[in-house]
Amino acid sequence: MSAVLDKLAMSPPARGREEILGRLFELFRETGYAGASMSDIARVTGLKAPSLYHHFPGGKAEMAEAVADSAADALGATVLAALDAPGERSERIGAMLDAVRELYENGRRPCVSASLMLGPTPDAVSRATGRLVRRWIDRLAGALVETGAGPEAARRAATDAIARIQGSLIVARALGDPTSFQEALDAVEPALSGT
Amino acid sequence: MSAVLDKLAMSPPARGREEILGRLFELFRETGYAGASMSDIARVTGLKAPSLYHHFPGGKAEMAEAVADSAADALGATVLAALDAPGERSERIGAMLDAVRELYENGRRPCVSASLMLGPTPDAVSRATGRLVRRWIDRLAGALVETGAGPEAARRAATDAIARIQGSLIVARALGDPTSFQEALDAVEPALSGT
DNA sequence: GTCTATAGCCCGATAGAC
DNA sequence: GTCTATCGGGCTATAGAC
Repeated sequence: MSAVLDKLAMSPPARGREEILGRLFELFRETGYAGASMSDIARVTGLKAPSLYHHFPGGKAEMAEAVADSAADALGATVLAALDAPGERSERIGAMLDAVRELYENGRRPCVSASLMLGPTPDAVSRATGRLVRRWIDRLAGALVETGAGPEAARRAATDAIARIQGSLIVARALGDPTSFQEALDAVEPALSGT
Repeated sequence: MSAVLDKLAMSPPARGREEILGRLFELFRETGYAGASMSDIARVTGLKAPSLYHHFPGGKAEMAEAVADSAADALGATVLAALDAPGERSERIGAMLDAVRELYENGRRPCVSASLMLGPTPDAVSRATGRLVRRWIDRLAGALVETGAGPEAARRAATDAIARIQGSLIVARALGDPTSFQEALDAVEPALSGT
């Protein structure tokens, strides 16, 4: 298992739903839904199965759903919030991309939504992931329109930027080298600024 | 399970390693490694577990490894072969992108390498996937250099194009709409032509 | 080269004590 | 809110007949 997860497994048990959720976030991020077993979950949280069912009566599916929702919250609080700051387009885009760099730790960590999307996943998780992506595209396109872009060009540019970010994370993981992520963000910045 | 896999499950049993491999390719593409159980594998191939162990003594791990290798073969025979055709850069890029469209069925089907990469996967599978991506980048960058690009710019452009393709597949899947894939290919074409 | 039958394990999940 | 103990079942894998 990954270094991040090993570290969690060594830590004292998680206290309270929020801390459990944070650890589940890291687990599903690395393994996806099918790849996370209940014993993995017990390992990273430091809790036994019955305690986990106390917090998430719906079991693994409810945990994944909660993680998908928390991913949407995290995106909103960081990446989307950066788009709302007042200022020029270039500042808002720059702030969003800084938040993206932090979210994915400069390309060294996968996207939890992408991990949860692959393979057989509970319907609620797929729907939450779709909503998250749609919201990101809409808010980014909205910021471009507010700063002078046409609606259709803005939608395309926003979708392309998010695809580049997600794709570069995959390439970075395949190559075992985060450079492609960093280069992708450097390429996305001027592309969004000049739409 | 997906329509593609249901259809395979209804078909007569697979005959010979090659046909089995083709069906495993489609299964792992949809479910990833951890998401595919032996009973899923038995279902789509029409064979019982002992027959599958006859062809793949190493079990599920060996099957996934064989699929990862066959993905590299398929990429070479279609996408990379298109890059080798004689002609102008624009023709070779266009031919590659047509092969990509076909490989991913215009954005309606996931990339088997990306599916196999996520989550806990046998080491040999991760390594095969890394080799495939590296080879794609190198061959695409090579074609750009042959037609006049500088080596470093070519490497960046090739990496970015592949990231856009992969990312747009993810976005397409999240949105349940292949449009983002089609638009990504339309954007990649001029980006590669003018490097 | 396919099958039936089965091994042994770990899966997700629960009862009930504290 | 955590645990020990345990359930039924599906998991990967194999023995051995045909």
